[in-house]
Amino acid sequence: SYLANHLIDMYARCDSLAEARAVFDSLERPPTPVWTALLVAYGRNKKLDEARAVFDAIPRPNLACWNAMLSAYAQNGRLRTARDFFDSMQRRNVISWNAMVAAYAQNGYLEEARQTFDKMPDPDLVSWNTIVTAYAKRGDLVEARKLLRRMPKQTPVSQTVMVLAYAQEGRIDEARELFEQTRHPDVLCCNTMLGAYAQTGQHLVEASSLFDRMVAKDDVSWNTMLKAYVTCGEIEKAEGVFASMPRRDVVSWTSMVTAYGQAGDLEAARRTFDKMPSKDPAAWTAMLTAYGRNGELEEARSFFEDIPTKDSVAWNAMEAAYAQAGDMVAAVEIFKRMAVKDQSAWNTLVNGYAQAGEIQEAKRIFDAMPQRD
RNA sequence: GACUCGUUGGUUACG
Repeated sequence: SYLANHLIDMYARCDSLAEARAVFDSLERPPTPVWTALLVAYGRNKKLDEARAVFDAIPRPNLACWNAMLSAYAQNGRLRTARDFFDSMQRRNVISWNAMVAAYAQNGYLEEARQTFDKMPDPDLVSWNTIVTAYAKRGDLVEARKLLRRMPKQTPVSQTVMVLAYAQEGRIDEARELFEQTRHPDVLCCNTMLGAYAQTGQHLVEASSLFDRMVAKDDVSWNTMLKAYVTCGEIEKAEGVFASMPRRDVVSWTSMVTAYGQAGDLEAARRTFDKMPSKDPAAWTAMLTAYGRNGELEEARSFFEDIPTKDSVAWNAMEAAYAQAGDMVAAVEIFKRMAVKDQSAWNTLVNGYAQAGEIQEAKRIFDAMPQRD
């Protein structure tokens, strides 16, 4: 029970839901926190129905269970259900409110997030962090700063979020300034600054110097440094980091596949892909794109068909591979087969026709788009 | 001990 929580949590992070379930099933009368941990595990792994089934099976669900279910809905894009669920709650605490604010923000409803924040009873620092994050992620730095000034006190989260916000706007100097004003930046904040340096290639020296100065490094730090070299096409440096990392996870491996693909070394990319201990849709898609960008459309297609679970990004990548090769017939065929046609899928078509010189067709698609931007 | 906020990899566009 006590360590069952940790086990379930660990397994959930490793996508080992079956093992999490096994731990759970080994308990004859699981305490409520263990039920909640399992619910969260399902929710984080996109198993919403299972999460709900767990919730319904909890003998005496407390507020934490309700909050967990609320977040599970929100994190799986079920905003409406989340809101109805929130409204149906007999009791709410600050965590429920924070979860609802985050639910709106993460699903793109900034105004509703703000309204909820403004009317919640007793916002705590997490509430403030949540609303600042919402504005920062949208790129509204002015409002983010305004809210930041009204916060009772700064937190590691708010500091990190602001560094990230400036970085995402390409304002690296200001990001650095904020970062340097931070008294004792934690690993996440350092990683964020590292990522800011990594995103362009203009700041490789600063990236590696920060990386070397970091006293605490986690997997994300290493992966971010790796990515910095990959972005700059510094294959040898990337290989050096990859070889010396304490731990290589699926993110590290995928970065290397991308690196080789960008360098035009399909053999190395494929060798790396084949050696990956575990593969997720992102890894498959990276390899698929490597084939496509190097003109191997047939290989890309048969590889695509082999992907065990194709998410929407994988579909988009196959479509884009054809579109970029000028084969709009094949691109459209993929597009038509898509279960979900997101913005990227539409953009790829419009852009593909435009690049092929078929302007009128591009415009026709553009006008048919559900939401234009 | 469980529930809410921040960092890294794959697709398009944006930059």
